[in-house]
Formats: sequence, C-alpha cells, structure tokens
Amino acid sequence: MSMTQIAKIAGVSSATVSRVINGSPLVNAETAARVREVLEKFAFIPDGNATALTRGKSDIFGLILPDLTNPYFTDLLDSFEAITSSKDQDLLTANTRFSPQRVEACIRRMLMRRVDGIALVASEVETGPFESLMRYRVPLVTLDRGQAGEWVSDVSIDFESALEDAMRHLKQYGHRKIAFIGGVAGLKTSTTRTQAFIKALSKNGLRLFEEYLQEGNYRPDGGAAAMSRILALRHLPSAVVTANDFTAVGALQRLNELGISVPRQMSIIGFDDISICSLVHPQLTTLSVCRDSLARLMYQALDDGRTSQDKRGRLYTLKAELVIRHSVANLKQ
Amino acid sequence: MSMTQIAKIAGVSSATVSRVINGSPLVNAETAARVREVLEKFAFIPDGNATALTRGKSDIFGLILPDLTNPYFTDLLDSFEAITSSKDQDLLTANTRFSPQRVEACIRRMLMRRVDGIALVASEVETGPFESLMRYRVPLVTLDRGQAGEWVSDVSIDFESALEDAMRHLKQYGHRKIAFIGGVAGLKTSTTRTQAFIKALSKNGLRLFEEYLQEGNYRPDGGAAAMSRILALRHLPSAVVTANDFTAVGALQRLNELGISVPRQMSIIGFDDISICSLVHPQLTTLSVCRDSLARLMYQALDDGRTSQDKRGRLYTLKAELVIRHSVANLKQ
DNA sequence: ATGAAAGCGCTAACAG
DNA sequence: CTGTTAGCGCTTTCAT
Repeated sequence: MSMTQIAKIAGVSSATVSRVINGSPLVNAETAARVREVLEKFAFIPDGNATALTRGKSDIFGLILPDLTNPYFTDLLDSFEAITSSKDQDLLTANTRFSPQRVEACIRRMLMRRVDGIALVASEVETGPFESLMRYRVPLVTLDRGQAGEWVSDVSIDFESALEDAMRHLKQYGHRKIAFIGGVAGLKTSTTRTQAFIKALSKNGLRLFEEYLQEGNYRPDGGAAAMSRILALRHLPSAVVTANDFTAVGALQRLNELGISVPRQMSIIGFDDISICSLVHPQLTTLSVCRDSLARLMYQALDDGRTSQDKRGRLYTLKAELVIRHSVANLKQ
Repeated sequence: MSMTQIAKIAGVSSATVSRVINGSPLVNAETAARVREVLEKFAFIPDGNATALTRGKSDIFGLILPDLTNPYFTDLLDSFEAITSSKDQDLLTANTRFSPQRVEACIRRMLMRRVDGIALVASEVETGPFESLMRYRVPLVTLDRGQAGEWVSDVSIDFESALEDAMRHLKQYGHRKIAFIGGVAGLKTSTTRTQAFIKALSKNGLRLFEEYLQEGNYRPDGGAAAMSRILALRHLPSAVVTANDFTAVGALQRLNELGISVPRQMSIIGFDDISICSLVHPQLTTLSVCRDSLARLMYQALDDGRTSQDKRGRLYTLKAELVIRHSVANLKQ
C-alpha cells in the first residue's frame, strides 16, 4: 500500500495525502477527513525510506557503545532511547566490544542510513575516524575525549573535581594510603582518570605510592585481579578508588571471597553509580554520573549540530557527585 | 555525492557503479578497478534509503525490549547485535519500559523503516498488536508467549523442566518449604512461571504453601519487598526461588541488610544467570538461560520468516540449566 | 485548496 | 560487458 494508492482510493492526489499525513494546514477539512478515513481503513504506514530519501534526513540517530555488558552504557542507552523515542525518532544501536575495527564498520553503516547524528562512546578510538567523518558532515558527539572539532562535540565527565571530592571524603575519614584501579593502560580515558586521581591526591596533600596505581580493564574481572595484586603488596592501602563501578564491584567480590570485610578492613569508592552499587553488600560509595543528563547533553550536542548553521563542535562538562553509602570506613572513630 | 556523480567521474554509467559496489561478476576487471578508484577517492558511501526503497527491504531488524535496566535484556541485545552486525545489518532498538502504548509506537516506527523483522520482547502485550501486524507481513518473533501464528514465531524458555531441576536440587539438599517470588500478577509470563513452579513442586512431591507464593515485579525492589513479606510469615521457608535473577538479587540484598545469612539461614535460586549472579556475595545459584542461543533462535525465526515461502510461524523452546553456586545450603550436612 | 510533475539515489530489466 | 530506462514512494515547488 503506497500513498499513490491511498490517493486514488480517496479520490485525491498523492500530494494531498502527503499533506494530510504531515498535518499541513492548507487542506480542506472535509478532504482531510476523507483521506484520513482511507488512511485508517488501510492502516497505512508511509515508507520511511522514501521519506528519508526525499527529505535528505532520516530522523534516525546512531549510538555506538563499547560494552553492552556494562550497566553504565546500557543506562546511557536507556536514557538516550527515551529522548529519541519521545521525539519519534529512531535509534540505531551498535556495540564495538572495544574493537576499533567494529567502530569503523558501524560508523559506515550509520552513514549509509544517513543518520542525523552519531553519539560515539568508544574511547579506544583514535582521531582517525573523526576526520574522515567530517566530510560527511554528520553531527558527532563523543564521550570523555575532551576535545571538539568541526562537526564533533564532546561531553566529558569532570573526573578531577569528582576524585577530589572522593579524596577529601577519604581523608576526613582518616585514610592516608589510597590505591587506584584504573582502566586499560594506553587508552586515553584511562590516562585521564589516573592523572585525575594523582592530582586529586596531591590537592588533598595525600602521598602517592607508585605501587598503589593498578591497571584494570573497566570490567569486574580486571577489578578483582587488580585487588588481588593490591592485597599482595607489603603495605596495604586502607582504601581503593576505582576508575568505574564495574571495576569496583569486581574488587569487592574478590574481597568478599577472601573474607576481607568491607569497609572494616578495606574501603572502596567506585565511579558512575550503576545500579549494582546498591545491590551488592555493602552498598558501594561512589561518584555518581547522571546518565540522564549525560544523554541529554549528548543529544543536545547532536541536535545543535543539526540545527545551527555553526559547524563548530562544543565542549560540555558534567560533574559527578559523591554518593556516600557503606563501603568507606571512618578510621577516626 | 551520489552514484550518478561517481559514474560521471569514472566515465561509466551508474548501473556499472552499482554493479561494482554490489560485487557483480559481470564487470570488466579494468572498468571495475577504475570505478573503485573513484569510489575510494571520494570515500563514497551509498544511500541506504535509496537502496532500501528500490530493493523493498532494508537490512534492518528491530528489537523491542521491556527494560534496559535489566541485564537479561541488555545481554540479549548484546547477543542480537553481534549477529546482525556480523551480517552487516542494522539494529533498531526500542525500550517500552513495560508500557503497551510504547510498544505500539515503536512497532509503528519500525514498520515505517520497513524493517526485515521484529523481535518483540514485551510480555505485557496482548494479542492485539500482532494481528494488526500481520497485514504488514513482517516476520515477528516473540519471547515466552508460547504461541505462534501467521508470520509470528515464538521462542520460549522451558520453565517447567528448569524449575523441576531446581526443586530436585533443593529437595536433595533437604529443603521442603520453598517459596516463590514471581513477576507482576496478571502478566501472562508471570502466570506461566508461577504455574511452572507449582507443577515442579508437585512433580517432586513437595507441598505447596499458598502464602509462599509472592508477587514481585521482575526488578530488585520487587524482590526485596517480597522477601520482606516472606520474612514476616509465621513459618519461614528454607529456600526461595525467584522468577528472574534481578528479583533474586533484590531478595538477597534485603537478606544481607537484615543480617540474615545466605545460604545458612535462607537459600536462594534465581533464574536467567545474569552476570550479577557471580558478582554478589554469596554467588547466586540460578537457572541459566543462554542469551546467545536465545538471540540466535530469535534471529533464525525472523530469517526463516523472511526466506521461506511458508508464512507459518514456529515454536522454539530453550532449556535453562541449573548452575550451582553458593546460595543454596545443604540442610542434610 | 488541490494537482501535476520533477526528482531524491539506487537497482534491475532490457537492449545492445 | 555496459548503458538506457523505468520505477521504488514520497515531498515539494509551481501552476491553477
């Protein structure tokens, strides 16, 4: 069933049908009613491909995520989908599983669909793809890259100030020896977080112990492994801060396995505030990143890029907030 | 940049360019090479909307999920995406958040995109939408509805045999008083699971206590609330089985909060085997549903519907497997 | 207020 | 092997 057929049946032209469907005001009320009747009778659904073809835009957005196993990202998806679907737009989702090749592949697929914008959350990607993307003039927004460019915006979490808050909290509670489990060494996001940790330490006049800087992989197993390494150290820290909650949960699990009491014998602070934080025992103190705000910012960046005549991408920053639960001990009591 | 332009530059017709792009064998190697050169030079990406329009199919699949907060569903998404992207197909994701209205809305959007198939995981939906869908002849596959029809297949988890395994396990360990936390009353999937539990009890010669049948909501808070209700009972069960892991995790959390030791004072068995199961303490014994198999089955059902001339949908069943971890006590020791 | 017609970018007969 | 051509279904001037 096509618009032309509907038109024929309703005794009008396809142009009129199109106008009715798109709510154009320049259609006689009676005609419109008649058309609508036919439309309903045949439960007509216009072909979006044709629409996209003529309009040159698709009302589809693309979201590229690195790990659908991590609630942080699926929460982001959740929030992002809520926005697009509320605007009657579609969402193309892709998962790179940390593979740069897959990033290329799905960007290409999205470009084929002529998406109206791409939200790229794949920190492992170098600048290469972006430059090649520019020629297609698709609004792009990235997460935690900390740099913008033509057609590409970025929203970054303010790790520094968040980690400062965490350090202050730990310091107040009497912690002096604090370890950090980061992400995969080499990735830019990992460096950012580790540097932020180091800076936060010094800002609070806390000493940095090299062996307290451990590498993780943003996943629980990495957190568990790093925790084991920390526990093997001659001098144990009293608290561990992690690059993300998923890591923290893994660390906690290892501690639980070994019968080491949290927070009595070891304190933990995570990052993100994924729902598991309040599902595990003890509930995890963490630095909360609001995924709704994140999604809103990213969507807005994309939308701005589409709407405004200005091609320049912007830099957005989002604060994380310390959420105190039960994984940090007060050593001063 | 369009195919016609590429054609002009390469000094051929757009048909030839099309052939080159689609790897048609009937193109002279030299011509092909020349075209490819131009294609590369301009980093040409064909317009998928035009392709979809002419071909009448889009190479897009739709996946409709009820709750992106539940790892069970995002795992399914993960697996499903792996399949589609490996075939260079796109995936439109939608989240209904348990709202039937949103189901309608996103089905409509997917129909507009002329998706090649829809995987609908939204148990709360009545048959209505399906019948109206049939007229569009889009392959559809549902989860846990247990019925097929024209153009709609279904893959269902075999709750009965899974729960029988669970009951046998509990019985062997000396459990006699077993509670069940189900889903939202009224939903078909909930009834299915509760009935399966009841049947499994009787198959194992175990007695059913009406007050041990508690309602949940498939989410942790529902599990926690139900657990509280169970704990308020005069005669406590020694074990609790839940309709899904998310519920079990909530129940466990409540138990942990109250200082009730699992499994010493209360045993738990979940359903699904989401990753949190091995992240919480103690690690949860559960009935594992392989999401990869699930996704593969659903995809296959969709693909069959597309390929085969036979319009009939099929019924698929997937077994769940008991995974023994540390949340069930052996009362006989 | 409505229709005719051109065209979006691509594919697939059909010719040659 | 390659080009011509006729659409696919919709939107959008431009007339009327």
